[in-house]
Amino acid sequence: MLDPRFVAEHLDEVQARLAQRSGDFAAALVQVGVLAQERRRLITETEQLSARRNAANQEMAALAKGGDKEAFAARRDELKLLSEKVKGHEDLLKVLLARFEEQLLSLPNLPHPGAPVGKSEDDNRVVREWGKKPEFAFTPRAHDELCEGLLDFERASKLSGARFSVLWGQAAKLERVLIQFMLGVHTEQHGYTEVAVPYLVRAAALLGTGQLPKFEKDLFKTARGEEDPEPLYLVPTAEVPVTNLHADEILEPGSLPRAYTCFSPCFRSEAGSYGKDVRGLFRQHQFDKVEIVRFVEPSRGPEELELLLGHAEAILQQLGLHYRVVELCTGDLGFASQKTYDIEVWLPSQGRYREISSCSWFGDFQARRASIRHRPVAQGKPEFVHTLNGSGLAVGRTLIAVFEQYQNEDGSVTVPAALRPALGADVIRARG
RNA sequence: GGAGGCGUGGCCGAGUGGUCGAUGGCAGCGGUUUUGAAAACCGCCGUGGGGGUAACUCCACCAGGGGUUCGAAUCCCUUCGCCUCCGCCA
Repeated sequence: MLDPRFVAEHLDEVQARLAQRSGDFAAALVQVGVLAQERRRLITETEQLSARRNAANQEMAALAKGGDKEAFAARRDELKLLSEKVKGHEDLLKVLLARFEEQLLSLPNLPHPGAPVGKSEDDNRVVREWGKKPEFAFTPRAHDELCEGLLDFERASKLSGARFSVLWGQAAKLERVLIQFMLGVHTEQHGYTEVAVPYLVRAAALLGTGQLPKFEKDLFKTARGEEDPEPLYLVPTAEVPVTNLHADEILEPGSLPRAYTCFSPCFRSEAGSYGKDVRGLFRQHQFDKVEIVRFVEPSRGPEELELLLGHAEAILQQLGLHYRVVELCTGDLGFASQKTYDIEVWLPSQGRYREISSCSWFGDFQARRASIRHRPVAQGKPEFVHTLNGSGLAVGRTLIAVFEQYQNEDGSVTVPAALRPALGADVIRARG
C-alpha cells in the first residue's frame, strides 16, 4: 500500500508515476484525493465531539458523587444527544475509512525512478549475460521430447486435468535433488535461514503481499463446506507465507537484515493464459519453487536487491546454465514491486531466453500492507521495513533448462557436475 | 465432536461501571555512585491517528465484532484464539 499521506499530498506526482505502469489509475486516484480530504475533515469533527463528551462525562462523575439528582438527570438527557451525535460521526467515519483503504489497496506500487520506462516486456533492459549459448551439432529438442517417459502429462491429466505433470524415476529424483541443492546453496553459502510454512493461507496474508484483493482470479481457493466464513487459499508462491511471518510485528534493533529461504509448491490458476506455453512443464497449475526473502532496513534497499539477485544467479552459475538478467520496464512491473530483475535462462528449443526467476524490491509497499516494522534504535519510533524476494529458483523451469541445455543427440541428458553425487548418475536416459 | 476454564501494555500481574491508557513487578534504555563490575538509587520506557514549525495537545485502542449506559477493561450477546478433561484420528 502506498503511504496515504504521501498520496494525498502529492497527487500529481503519484499520478505521473503510476501512468508509467500498464493500467489506468487516474479515476481511483481522484477518488483517493477526495476521500483523503473528507477523511481529515470528519476525523477532526468527530474528535472534537468526543473531546466534548469526555469532558462532560467527567462532570457527570462529580455530579453523581455530589448527589444532586435533578442536575444529574437534566444533564444526562442533554448528554444522550451528544453521545448519539458522536456515534453517528463514528459510523460515518468507519464507512469512509473503509472506502479510503479499499481505494488505496487497489493502487499498485510506484515504479522506482530509476526503472526503465516502457510499455511491455519488449522494453525491458538487458543488464548482462552469463555463460555461453550451448552449441549443438543437431537440432536441439524441447524438454518434453527428451528422456522419453520420464515426464508424463497424459496420466497427470487423468488425475487433475491440463497443466499438471507427473515425473517418473530420474526426473522425479532430479526435482528433489534440485530442491535440496538450491536450499543447500542458500543456507550454506548465502546465509539464509530455512523455513517450512503452511501452503494454505488466509486472505489477510495475500492482502499483505499484494495478491488480494485485485488478483483473486489467479488463485486457488478452498472452502470447508458450503459456506466457509474464512476460506483458505493455496499459496501461489512461498513469498506469501514467508513475508507474512513478520506481519503485525515490530522487529527489535539489530535484527535486520533477516534472510529466509523456503521450498514450497506453488499453485496458480493461470486464468487468462489459455493457449500460452501449453506444452510441457513450463506453465503449470502446480510447480515447485525455492524462494528467498529478505527483510531489510529501508536505506539498504538497492544494495540488498543486487545481493538477492546475485544469490539467485549463483544457482544457475553452479549448474552451468546460460542465462541473462533483464531489468523490467515500468509497464512490465508486478503490482507490488518498485524494481524487478528477471533472470531468463536460455532454452535452445525455443531459441530464446525465458523467465526462471524474478527478483523484486518492494520498498515499504508490502510492509505497510502487512504491518511489518522495525525499531531502528532502542526506544525509537517503529518504521516500516523494506521487503525483497526472488525465486531461487523455479524448480520445474530449472529442470527444463537442465534438460535442454545438457541434452545429447540420443535424447539423453548429461547431469550437471554439481548434481551428480546427489543424483547418483552422470546421465539421465529415457525410461526403460 | 462433548464438558469446563481463560484471554489486560515486550513478559508477569492488579483492576467495587465514573479523570483508568490503566497500580505494581520484571526486562529494556539513560543517569548517579564505583578503579571496574554487581548492587542500590533517580528518570525514561505501548501503538495508531488528528492539529501544531515546535514545546505541546486532542482522539482511539484492555483478543475481534455488536449491544446496554450520560459514562464500559469492568455488565450482556457473539466470533475467534488458548488451556484442561473426555471422544475420534494421520
